[in-house]
Amino acid sequence: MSQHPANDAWEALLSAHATTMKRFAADDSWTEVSLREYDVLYTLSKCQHPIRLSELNRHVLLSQPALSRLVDRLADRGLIDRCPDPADGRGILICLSAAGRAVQHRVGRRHARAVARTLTSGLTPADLRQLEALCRKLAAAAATAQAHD
Amino acid sequence: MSQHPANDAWEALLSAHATTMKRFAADDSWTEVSLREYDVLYTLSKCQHPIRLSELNRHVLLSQPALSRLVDRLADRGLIDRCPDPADGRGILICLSAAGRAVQHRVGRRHARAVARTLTSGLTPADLRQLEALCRKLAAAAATAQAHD
DNA sequence: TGAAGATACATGCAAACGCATATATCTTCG
DNA sequence: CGAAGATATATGCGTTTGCATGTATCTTCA
Repeated sequence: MSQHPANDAWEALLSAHATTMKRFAADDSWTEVSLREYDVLYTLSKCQHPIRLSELNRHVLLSQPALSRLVDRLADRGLIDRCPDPADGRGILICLSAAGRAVQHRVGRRHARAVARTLTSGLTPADLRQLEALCRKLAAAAATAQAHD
Repeated sequence: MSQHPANDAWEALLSAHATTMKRFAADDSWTEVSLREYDVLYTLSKCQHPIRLSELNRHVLLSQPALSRLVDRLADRGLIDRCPDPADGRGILICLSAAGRAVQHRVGRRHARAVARTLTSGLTPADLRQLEALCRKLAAAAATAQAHD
């Protein structure tokens, strides 16, 4: 059933993603925040400075309106801070609040252990480094590629 | 900012997945069926025999009730056939209908080109083979790993 | 055999999503 | 400067999702 190598690779990546996500979704780390909310908190935790909603949206697999409302809810719960961008009246800047940072750390520590457990159970350190490098290449390619047709 | 190699690898995979999915979601191949519906049709297209809902659910990142209803809709639209499993009165067996197979082929051909275009734009054939192998290993590991805590 | 628990799928319901579009602000160019 | 178009975010609305749970069937074991 082999197709183009690219399609085989993509299918394998999708399968790895789905299977692994299912495992993570199944463990009981998501009482404080859902996995999708955590994704946002984690993305913000890597930013030194507040970022724009549209920039955040580039990292999260959600439509712009869905992310806008997810950010609403996180702000209502006091986990993130939102303020208008002084440099652009249309934009808003988002960053973790102290409470949000605490939640991210707490949930993140637990989740990171689950990730390490699952990935190291079948892949060697060399495998992991290769996988990381290849995925980075793919992400860069997909971010760059031009639309067609 | 380097963490455990496993966590770096997982983050890279998530990023590659999100970026690439966004690109695919943006192209105009999803008028007949949504990307998620296509995922189900594609999974079924790889099966020689009808499969159980629960088995299908292992390959799709959806809750059991959500998949149950998605299958409902696809059956209502005549794209899949559903019948009780003679070997287990609780189960149902699912397979593509002729119409569903036609749609899968039509949409799949178009989508496969987009996949090939995006993945080959930044990865060599050797990269793609390696990525496939590593993702297969990861999927196998994640499917096997034991829950903890 | 038959009662107790496990498994497979379906359904009620509130929450969250995507699409289309509204609103506000910025940019461009005559 | 000011109108026309572009960009950033928010909102209305119908659809889809997940969680909790219901119903039916299977399995186990006394």
